Amino acid sequence: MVKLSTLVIKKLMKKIKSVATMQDVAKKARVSLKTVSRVINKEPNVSTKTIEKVQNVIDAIDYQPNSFAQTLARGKTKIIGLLYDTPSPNYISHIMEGVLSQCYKSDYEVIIHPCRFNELTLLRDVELLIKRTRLSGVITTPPLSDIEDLINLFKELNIPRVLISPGSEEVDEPSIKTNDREASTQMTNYLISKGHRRIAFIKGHPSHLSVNDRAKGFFDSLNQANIICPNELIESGLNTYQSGMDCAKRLLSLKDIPTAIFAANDEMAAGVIKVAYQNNLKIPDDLSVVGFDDTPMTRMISPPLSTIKQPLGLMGEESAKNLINQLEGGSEERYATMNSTLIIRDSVSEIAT
Amino acid sequence: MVKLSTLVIKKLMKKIKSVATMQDVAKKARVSLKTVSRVINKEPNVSTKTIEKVQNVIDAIDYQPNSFAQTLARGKTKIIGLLYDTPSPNYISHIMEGVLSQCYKSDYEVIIHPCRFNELTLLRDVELLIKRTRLSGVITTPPLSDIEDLINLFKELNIPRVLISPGSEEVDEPSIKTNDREASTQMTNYLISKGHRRIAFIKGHPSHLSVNDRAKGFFDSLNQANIICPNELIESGLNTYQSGMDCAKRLLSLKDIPTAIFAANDEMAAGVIKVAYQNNLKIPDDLSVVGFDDTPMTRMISPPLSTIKQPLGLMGEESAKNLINQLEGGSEERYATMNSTLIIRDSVSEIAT
DNA sequence: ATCTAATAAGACAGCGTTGTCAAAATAATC
DNA sequence: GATTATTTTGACAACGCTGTCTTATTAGAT
Repeated sequence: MVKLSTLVIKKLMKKIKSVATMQDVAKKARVSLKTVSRVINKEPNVSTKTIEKVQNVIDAIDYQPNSFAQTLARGKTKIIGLLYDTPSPNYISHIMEGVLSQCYKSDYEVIIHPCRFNELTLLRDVELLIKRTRLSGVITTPPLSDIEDLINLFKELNIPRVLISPGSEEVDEPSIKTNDREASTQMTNYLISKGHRRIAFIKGHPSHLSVNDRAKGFFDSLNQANIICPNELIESGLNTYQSGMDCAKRLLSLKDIPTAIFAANDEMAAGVIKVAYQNNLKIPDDLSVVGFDDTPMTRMISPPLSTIKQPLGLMGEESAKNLINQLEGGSEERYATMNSTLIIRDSVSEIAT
Repeated sequence: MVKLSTLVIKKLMKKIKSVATMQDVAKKARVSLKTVSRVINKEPNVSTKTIEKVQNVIDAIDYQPNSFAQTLARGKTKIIGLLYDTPSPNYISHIMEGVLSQCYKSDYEVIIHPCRFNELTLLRDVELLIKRTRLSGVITTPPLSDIEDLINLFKELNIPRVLISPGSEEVDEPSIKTNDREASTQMTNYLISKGHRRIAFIKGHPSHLSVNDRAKGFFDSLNQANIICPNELIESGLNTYQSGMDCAKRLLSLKDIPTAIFAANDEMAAGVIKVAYQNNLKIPDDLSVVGFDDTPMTRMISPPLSTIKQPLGLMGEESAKNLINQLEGGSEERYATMNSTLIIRDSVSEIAT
């Protein structure tokens, strides 16, 4: 007797507290559970009359399917992992926006996962992440997109993936690339068109393969124009402001300093400008400088920096689209290339040739 | 007969593909399901011998509990929502880092949710998010932390929450604050100590209440020092570079221009510097400028900008800690205040008084 | 050694969905 | 109008785990 009463109380409690369930919808609409499920999932073979009836009830009681029950029953998740490793806030936050907005539309959840470990623990860490959260797919950003062991892990776990800006040009993995190499060529062409012939280049971090494409584009342009670039004009930085300064110090202490410096990213370009000022060089009059990435800072330094802009938001969207497409068994579009564009500001001058 | 065989095949397929399940652990360890569950959840009343036995099997087959099944069975999620509305990438990504790392430790999942809608759809949007994903708690960043209707929604839905930097000083909600007001006072004191008396202030976006605390701190300092600040020296910007420029133009066209300008954020400060250069003023010699936020850009502009740094990562951690504490029914520590600190660089000069 | 109290382990029913298969209703065919 | 094909609906068993309650085991007290 006592038992019964507590049981009743419990059931009542639940009735009061809990959110609407499929059961509730089914009862109110006087159909079976399965029919409600069909309407929710837009499955075929339900009469329009029934659809309407059920939908009305759903709207009326503001029913939202319990995604955990769905996931459990379906045996697969609708979750995508976005993996990144200490990139700049600007980069990741714009990529993220794109991924989120796309996933939101397609009803996928996103788990953002910073990987900041040496490679050994990284692999185990990612494996655990995938197993624990049952990710159905992953998106990687540089430099993770270039870690072979990581890609192999994905293959082993048989998990769909999209790599953003992998370095190697012939990866056989679904990936989103940008035409950075071409854009670099264009930027270099632009410098040449302004009369520059002695142009220095500051490479990026050696482990960021995709950043190295930018150097290739630079050389493409010089080759086309039959300009020979002496080794002393090629520096190698670490993507940081400080390393940009270091490289600039070397370049600007050459006997014959360059008339223009192309840095593989904006931060290093900012470092160059800083050192140039320290050396009493006017920019762009005495030295032209261009960067890469179009970080917000480029508009705020003096002079505003000419640079190249990647369509980060779109890249995020595109990678999510690609991944979801894979997951839902859509047609195969493994690669996509997006256009980076030149942003011309005031850091380049025309010089007499 | 046919049925049986297909069934057998199915079971086999599953055996092959699927990840280890609690059932598997139980079988191998020769204990009941519930005992495994107890070990997983560190429930009491399990003999150390059994724990060891089970744990060994878990390790051996690399079993990971299915969080969806857990969630469904438990009736509550371990997911936290981080809501934000178009803040700067730096701000949100550092906050995010903190939240993620803390949640990772406590085995919570995080859903990052950008809210970029007018307020009407925002409310509905957040409500849907909460219902759909069954968030167990939310963290809000400015300016969301100040939207009363949003807070009320949380109350209605009875969902635990932590507000980061709410504007109003006497909110009766769990929140993480910074001593921005004091820090502003310190910064202003610093300017005064350098001999500045005619100091201008550029306020932030009017809907960012927390940014307005910075103005209060400014006035606190002036009051203490018995300095009267004429209205013409108080400008109101929109947190953007452009608006900083606009305000600076007005300030620098005054008959008697200020010797120092304190902008409520770095971007506006950068705008001030830009306009100062346009007006042929040297910084810091002819004009001192300070900002707020310590964005990376402050180190790259010329001269490096003195500013104030919020401990964003810690704030993220702290808010997650607070929220998880609420969720797990820990002791009540509703508020926390974190210290913002002065970062002195080269944008302020000493002047004769 | 015997009984009681505490502790450890297990049985079983959900949690809220979806997949599979079977049944009912409707439409199409002769 | 009877039969068959097709569409629409429903019953029921999973999915993998946890909560509740029961039973078995061990330790403690006499």
